Amino acid sequence: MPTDAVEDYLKAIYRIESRAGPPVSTSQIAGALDKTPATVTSMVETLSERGLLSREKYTGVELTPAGEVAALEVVRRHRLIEAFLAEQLDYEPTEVHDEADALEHHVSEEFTRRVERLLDYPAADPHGDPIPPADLSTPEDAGTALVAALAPGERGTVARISDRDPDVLEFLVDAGITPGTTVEVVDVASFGLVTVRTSDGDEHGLPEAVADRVYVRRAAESSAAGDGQEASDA
Amino acid sequence: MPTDAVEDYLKAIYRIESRAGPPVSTSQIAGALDKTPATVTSMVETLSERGLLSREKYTGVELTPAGEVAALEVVRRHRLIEAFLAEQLDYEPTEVHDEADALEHHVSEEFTRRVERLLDYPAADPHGDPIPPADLSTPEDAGTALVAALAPGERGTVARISDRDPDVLEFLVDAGITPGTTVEVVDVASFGLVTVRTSDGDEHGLPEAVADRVYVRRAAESSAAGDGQEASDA
DNA sequence: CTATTAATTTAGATCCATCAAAAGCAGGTA
DNA sequence: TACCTGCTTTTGATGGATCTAAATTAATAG
Repeated sequence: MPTDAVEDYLKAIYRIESRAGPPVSTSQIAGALDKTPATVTSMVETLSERGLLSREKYTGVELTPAGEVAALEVVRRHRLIEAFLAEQLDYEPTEVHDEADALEHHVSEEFTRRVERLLDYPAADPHGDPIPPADLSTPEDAGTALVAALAPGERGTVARISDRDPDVLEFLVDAGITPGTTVEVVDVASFGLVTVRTSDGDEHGLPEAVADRVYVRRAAESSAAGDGQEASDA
Repeated sequence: MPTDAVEDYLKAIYRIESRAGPPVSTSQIAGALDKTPATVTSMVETLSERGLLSREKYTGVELTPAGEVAALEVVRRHRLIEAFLAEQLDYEPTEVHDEADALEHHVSEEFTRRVERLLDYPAADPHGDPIPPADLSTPEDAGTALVAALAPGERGTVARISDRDPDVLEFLVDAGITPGTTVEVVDVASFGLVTVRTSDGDEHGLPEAVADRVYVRRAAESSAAGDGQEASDA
């Protein structure tokens, strides 16, 4: 019933909410979907009339429970398709995103379930993002942004990589930084450059735009001098 | 670049042309796509402006070479997806059509090629319809409508079954009439009922609407009393 | 040759998603 | 307080696909 556009908006809002939290502004959505702010305003208006968003003018929107369910369905289809493309059709992780974006709106529930079974109920897509199960429970688990989670000297495991920008992805894959990799933050420069050491001892300088897309779980460690502070969210 | 609707029209016109030949009338298209005649008129107008159809008002349309290429691309994707659904995801042949109709507009050329390779370059979809190869050569081969091809007493091999109506398909599958099956026409009643005998000796009465969807190739035989007349088309 | 009929086309309208340009609001600064 | 400045919203318009109702054309039966 929802159109492709509606699903795209819900998915984008979901993403932004789970990174930056509500309220989600018109310009954030416009940026994510490459639409003009005017277009976004009119769309969020209809979405909130349909009960998928709660909206406060000039402030922003937030998914309602119904909206979140709808968004999770799209996210589930998207990630399952990505996993399918990588595992069955030998796509590179950097190539799956666009194809999944196109297909996610047109696969049936039946198809989704069959793919899920074929892949034996995978937990995550090729970027490490968790795949919501059919009942749409366990909204997420995620991991925390690299710089927020790890102080210099601390180590962690890469949980996932944001899949928005193919170039960033490729950069990281080339650097050997993929889900499951252990990384140690060596230094965070004032101008945003994050230097990390991978398990094989190589050091890589990650520009801010790249580092922001790496999500990690802290290694439960002992020796380092980090404080116990972790980013938390409701 | 072509929209979903454009592809649907081209595919429908292609189908009708390859069964009944041009010109294809407004009402034939309207019937096939479940649209009003007025809608079809305006669409074929834009399609012929784009050089995909040649059109004569009040008479009908015919695919141009460019239109036929575009139509074959859609048909290729459709049938490949059907084959994929049946072979990889264990769909029943009766279930693949609708899913393929939705997906066919949104898979990339890359995806299509990868699926084709995964299935090892299949020649036909689950209904027996030939899959055009990537170069879009060999337009078709098909087979001939049951009653046109076989006089009572003659035998032939089922080449394919039209995949438009799931109920009809199911009926035929239940009767054991699927691509590859040998059938003998026992009788054609004046009111349209066609009685056939399958290889295992069972006889089935096929209503006209069902028989029209079975396409066969005549067995090169000797004993029977049939005349040498075959349906021919350019 | 005319009148009826069936199909086709035209005319006019709607809905959805989108945009550009203009107007409005809100928060910070002097 | 009064004023910028940067978002956001409003306004008005467009293109694509569709429909209903009315007008037109082609084919056929007298």
